Amino acid sequence: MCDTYQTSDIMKTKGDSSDFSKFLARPKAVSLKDLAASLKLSPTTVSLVLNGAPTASSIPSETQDRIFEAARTLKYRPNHIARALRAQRTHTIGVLIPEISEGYSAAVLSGVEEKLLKEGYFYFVVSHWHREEIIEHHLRFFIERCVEGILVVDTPQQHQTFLPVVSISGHDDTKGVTNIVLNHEQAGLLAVEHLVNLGHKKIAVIKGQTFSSDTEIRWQSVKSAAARFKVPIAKSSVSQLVGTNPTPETGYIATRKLLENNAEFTALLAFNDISAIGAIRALNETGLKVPEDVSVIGFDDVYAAEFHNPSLTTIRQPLKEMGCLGAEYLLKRIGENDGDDFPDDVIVEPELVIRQSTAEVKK
Amino acid sequence: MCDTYQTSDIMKTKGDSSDFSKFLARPKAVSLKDLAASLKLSPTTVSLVLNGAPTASSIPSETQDRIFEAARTLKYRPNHIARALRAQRTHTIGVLIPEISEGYSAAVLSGVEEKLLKEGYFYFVVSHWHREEIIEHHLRFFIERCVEGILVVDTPQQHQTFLPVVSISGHDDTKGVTNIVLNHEQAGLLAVEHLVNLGHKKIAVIKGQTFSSDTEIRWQSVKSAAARFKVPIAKSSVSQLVGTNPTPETGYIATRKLLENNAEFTALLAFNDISAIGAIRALNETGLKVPEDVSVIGFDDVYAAEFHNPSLTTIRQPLKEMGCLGAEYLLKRIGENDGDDFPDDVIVEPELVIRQSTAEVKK
DNA sequence: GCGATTTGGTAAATCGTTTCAGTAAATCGT
DNA sequence: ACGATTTACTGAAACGATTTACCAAATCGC
Repeated sequence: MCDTYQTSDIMKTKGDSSDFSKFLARPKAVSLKDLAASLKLSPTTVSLVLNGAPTASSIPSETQDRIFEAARTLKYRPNHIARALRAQRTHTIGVLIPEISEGYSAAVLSGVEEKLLKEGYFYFVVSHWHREEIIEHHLRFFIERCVEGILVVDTPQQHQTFLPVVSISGHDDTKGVTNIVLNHEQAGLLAVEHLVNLGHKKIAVIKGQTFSSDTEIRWQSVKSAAARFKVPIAKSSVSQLVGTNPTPETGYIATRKLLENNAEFTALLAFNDISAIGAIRALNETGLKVPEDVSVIGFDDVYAAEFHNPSLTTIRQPLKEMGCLGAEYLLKRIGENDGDDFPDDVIVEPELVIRQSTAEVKK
Repeated sequence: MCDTYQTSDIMKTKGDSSDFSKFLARPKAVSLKDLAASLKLSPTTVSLVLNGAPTASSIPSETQDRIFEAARTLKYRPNHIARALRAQRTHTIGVLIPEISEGYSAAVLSGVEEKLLKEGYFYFVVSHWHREEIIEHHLRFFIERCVEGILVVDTPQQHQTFLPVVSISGHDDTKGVTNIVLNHEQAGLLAVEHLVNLGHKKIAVIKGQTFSSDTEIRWQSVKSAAARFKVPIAKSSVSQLVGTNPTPETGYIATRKLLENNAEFTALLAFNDISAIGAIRALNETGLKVPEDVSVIGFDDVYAAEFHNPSLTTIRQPLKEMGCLGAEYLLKRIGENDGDDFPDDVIVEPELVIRQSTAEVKK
């Protein structure tokens, strides 16, 4: 893909690029040693003062001021690499996600970013497209780069590492891993209850891809909620997303399968908003209107949900907050190196957001 | 936002957490020195062999095998931090984007990621929400972290650094910065021509936010294309996105303003797909159907465009490829430290994607 | 006035790698 | 058989910070 673009390069080389410019190339940053030399002090003193070390209390404030002043005018910035090597702390974490190109990951990431930057951490993101060997590869690179912890999003995590790991929407019981998870039982209940309240008795379901870590638990919760409300879900009314395509197309295909099998349903519970959008497309194409003929309910409440036409009724996951929480718990783990008294699970609550894609069943 | 989630923590502490566990905490990784010691060789030799240095040719293959074997069984992984410090190469770049939570950035990022990982680079992403002081702050951190280059996306870039910079959708003439840009003239032409071909003569336009770097050039190209096709755009038919909200809401608001001003138009050219979606919502709410009453054309061709209802006719930007290209040119610049014979502009071509949101004008 | 403490610093080790400059033994050319 | 190479390595100096251990001079307590 990267190699197939069509472009027209316009090679205007700079007019003013005299040979002089090469002398300016890559000016070296000023180091602690430089700074110390310019002050006629030792690097030790300067370091102590700049870092506000307790020892620095014996340095007269006059000298301290000189040091700060010089640091400012020379634009001294401590080299993070050197510092990390010495202190064995990189202030960096690794984030492993399925792919970047979707509302779900983006929302989680924005939460992660907010929290991490606030705490002075940076992060590497890599996506694995649900391929096991890529996950392994990336994890090795994370370790090589000395990340202090790993955050995995919607990713099976059976790899034991010595690093703190927090998993968002993961359901593996790997010990030592904190899971940030939705209260799925409640989510299933909210969804099914809403449809039942609207009079629906024949509910179809689109399950997630087999590789998605929420698939199984969400399906179970929907099944048990349906049983509880006495609207059992017919086997023929269950479809499943297939493939890694992050667009609504997978939902479109799954819904077409339902229709081709003549599944009878008045409501459709999709695995997520993206697939719900694809489902609506498929329904419309066969002449079924949403919500008049079929109610569709999504999951996640990504940005697209609110402004879709019709706007999606959905079970909201607080994705950004889950990202925040993930980052928060990871940093906690990193902070305390002794304890393993960390929660295995941190549970966040879903919320039913009623919009236009669901309506009362037709009599 | 990060502080306002409602959660219920379940603190199941591990049953098997004996005091023993603290002895396992954070096992140290095996270093080159460890590896060398276990082989009874010097670190020098081991390093030379593992890195395939030319000097290593004098080391007998038997020894080399021993080294590789030991490295494998001890799971030796070179410490990237130490290596970076010594070699003064971090194989890391910094990416500066407005925000992560949108189709545009995500698509660009996925291209960037693909290219960079392929070349053994990692990257830091940070978002600046169009705030100048945040940009400055992040740039300083990038320098501290010794990134080898900076990629800015849809971000004004007037800051001189000694680092290689490539700008995606940037239009500042900062010298030394390579811009990856769309052929906007062509884009404007494609959009207006399409509408004109459908018989539209009254075209409304939603301009981008003032801070978005494509806003001005896109508006100019549309205006000149409209002039060329003799369908001048009335001043009252021009609206503008306001605020940093990355959802369709800004487009919704901009369109409502048009409607409230009683602007007369049969076609609407939105700044991007996201705002086009908001525009459709606003039009529908006042009883105008898309495309029967008003044709709407978007820009970008983000994932959401194809599956929206109606699906969006749009001017496609090859976003992922732009990300790839940006990464590619940045790596080129990083690779050659002497040259400034790099292009100022790399131009990619837009493409008209006709879907359902545009139609022939009603007679 | 003399030992103890405080003041104002510095030298050197360290983090884990790479790499320049050797070096001692074996081999080669003639 | 003797200098020149080649073979098989190693020592030590970087990279740019932090940190421990020290030191000399000044001041304090009594």
